[in-house]
Amino acid sequence: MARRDEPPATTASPDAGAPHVRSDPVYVVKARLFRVLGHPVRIRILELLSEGERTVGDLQAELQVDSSGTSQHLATLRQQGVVESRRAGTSVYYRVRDPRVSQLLAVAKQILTSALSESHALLDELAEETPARSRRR
Amino acid sequence: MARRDEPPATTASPDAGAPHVRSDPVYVVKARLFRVLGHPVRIRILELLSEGERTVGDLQAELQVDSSGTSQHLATLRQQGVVESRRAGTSVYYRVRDPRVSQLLAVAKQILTSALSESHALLDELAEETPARSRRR
DNA sequence: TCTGAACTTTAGTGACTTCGAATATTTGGA
DNA sequence: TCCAAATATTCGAAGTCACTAAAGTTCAGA
Repeated sequence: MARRDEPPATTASPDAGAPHVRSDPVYVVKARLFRVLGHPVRIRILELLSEGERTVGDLQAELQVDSSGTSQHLATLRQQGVVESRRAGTSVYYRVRDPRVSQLLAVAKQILTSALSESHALLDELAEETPARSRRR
Repeated sequence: MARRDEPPATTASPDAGAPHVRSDPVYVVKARLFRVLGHPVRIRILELLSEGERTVGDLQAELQVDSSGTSQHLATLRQQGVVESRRAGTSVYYRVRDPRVSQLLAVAKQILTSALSESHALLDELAEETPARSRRR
């Protein structure tokens, strides 16, 4: 392949808190955002953070994921600018940067919910039509 | 790794038009949806389809992607139940299954837009504070 | 200053994706 | 029936991603 060809291109701070956006076509940036959301653990992290700030340790405990894994997923979210952190003593608090991220999760849920109920309805319909026997009369 | 460990588990039709959902935790299904959206070409396909039905050939031409690639991405979207198709002669028309998908794209755009303007504002601020010389007196 | 706690980063290794090319399939018409 | 057009599917190479394990950092308190 030759995916994600990033020419020596534009400048970018190592990670100044600003999202990793630089000058790529919009659809590439959008895809990057979605891709970052495309992992179960990161979805759960965002759901938890939607309720409020949490430390890495808190997340770690709730997710049942070890320190390393938690940090790595947080780093991925951070690099894309989805979450941001603040240090307090030895612990680090994370929070969602843009509340609309929760909206994204909510819409996804709606989509999946209705898809699910549709296939459910389909199943019921099939059961109605092909009951093999035991059909009311 | 050991990603996506799917035990011989639940039944699933080869691809009965119903989204690939089976019995997985919600966050896994959600992640799957986002992951499918996590590719530039698929984002563009969805943007085009948001405007209305299109044949594979139409998409192919607008995306500048060859037949094979277009089909593969469409297949990915189809498997997840994001789009559905209808055949008319030798060509196949695709359409978005749930209009809320467009909403997903719109929210993503908003998030990215404001993130971008934030970092823009930050840059301006820096330019204000560190003009080296030429600062208005 | 030394320690421990809380995190982060790095490195190695499979698993999964994507791509391009080649090979099917399906359908309408000659 | 045979062909051509429009799509799909398959396959192998090249990449990317995520997981585990093993170091690093940073900070507070003894």
